[in-house]
Amino acid sequence: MGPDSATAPCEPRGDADEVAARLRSAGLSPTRRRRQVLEAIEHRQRPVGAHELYVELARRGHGVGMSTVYRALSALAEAGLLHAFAGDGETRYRLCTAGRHYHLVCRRCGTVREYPADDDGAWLDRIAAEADFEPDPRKAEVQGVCGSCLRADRNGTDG
Amino acid sequence: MGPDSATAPCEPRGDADEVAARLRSAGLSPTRRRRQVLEAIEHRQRPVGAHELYVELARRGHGVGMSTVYRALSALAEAGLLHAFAGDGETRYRLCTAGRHYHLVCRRCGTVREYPADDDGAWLDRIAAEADFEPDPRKAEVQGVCGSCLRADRNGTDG
DNA sequence: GTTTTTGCAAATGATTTGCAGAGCT
DNA sequence: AGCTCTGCAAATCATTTGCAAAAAC
Repeated sequence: MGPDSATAPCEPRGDADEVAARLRSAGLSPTRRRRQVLEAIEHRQRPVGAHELYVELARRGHGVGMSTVYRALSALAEAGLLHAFAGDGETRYRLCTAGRHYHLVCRRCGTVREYPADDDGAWLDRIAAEADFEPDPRKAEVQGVCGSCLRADRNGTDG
Repeated sequence: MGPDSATAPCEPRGDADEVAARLRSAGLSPTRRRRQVLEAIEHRQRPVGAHELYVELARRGHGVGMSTVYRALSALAEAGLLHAFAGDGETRYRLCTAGRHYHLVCRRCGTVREYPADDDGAWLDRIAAEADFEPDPRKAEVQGVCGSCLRADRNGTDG
């Protein structure tokens, strides 16, 4: 099918099995493309768009079609393995871990950090109580500027 | 220009002046189209997309072009009068008031409520301190289910 | 009268879809 | 064999842009 399919029927080296297992427990069949997408995305700090990921996969020698990239990203996001960030015209995706957390998005460098939802006196629970609203911890985004960018700004301004 | 332009050079009745003033203080010239857009959007509970707004304006007898709607929405959002919600393929806009607040988005009915950012023990400030991150209160979104929808669900399930 | 805004139509860009072939069970 | 996944090309949908007429200051 793709240029890399000649390598082996499937490449079971490294933590490929772990990735496959993760797909399975999310309720998805661990197809080669989905594994490649998840492997390509999982160590990134900032959300990746479909086209950028397509290029990255090509660079890795995986000849994945554009529509397959879109389909894989949607499937992974719907299964809860990725979080989708809309804005700037395209949707970008980032790994989303299991625990209760929300997302700190740096508008300067684009990095997204997961912040544990309970390290702050259960803020989300207070919303539930005080605002008559049941928040979904993993669907909360806070935009701002991360510490590194703040300090970079200051240095740029001062000196 | 439009079918309504024959009515009067400008329609200074009601709180049209107030809307114009709001545009001015946001740094925008209060053109007829911008006023019409702001008037059409400001009492809505849930964010409105460009096309929906276009239809609404047509219904009100304002023959506004599609690109003007887009331009007006972008201008108002950039000026801070509206908040833009991306997702589901299109960008939707909602009035955004002056105070420190974040947005509670009901995934069931789509309603967005502004929640004062200080009613919760300055949660955002704690993030700033604990997470090395400078949050922008007005760019924070929490998704979840609002009280009305929760109760509607329960009623639907029980009886 | 000059500058800004608007409308239209065409262009762009992201994403989806139809469909036939490939891959896995 | 049967069902899902994939790739390609075409279709779709939201949004942007070029440009000339219209409106505002």
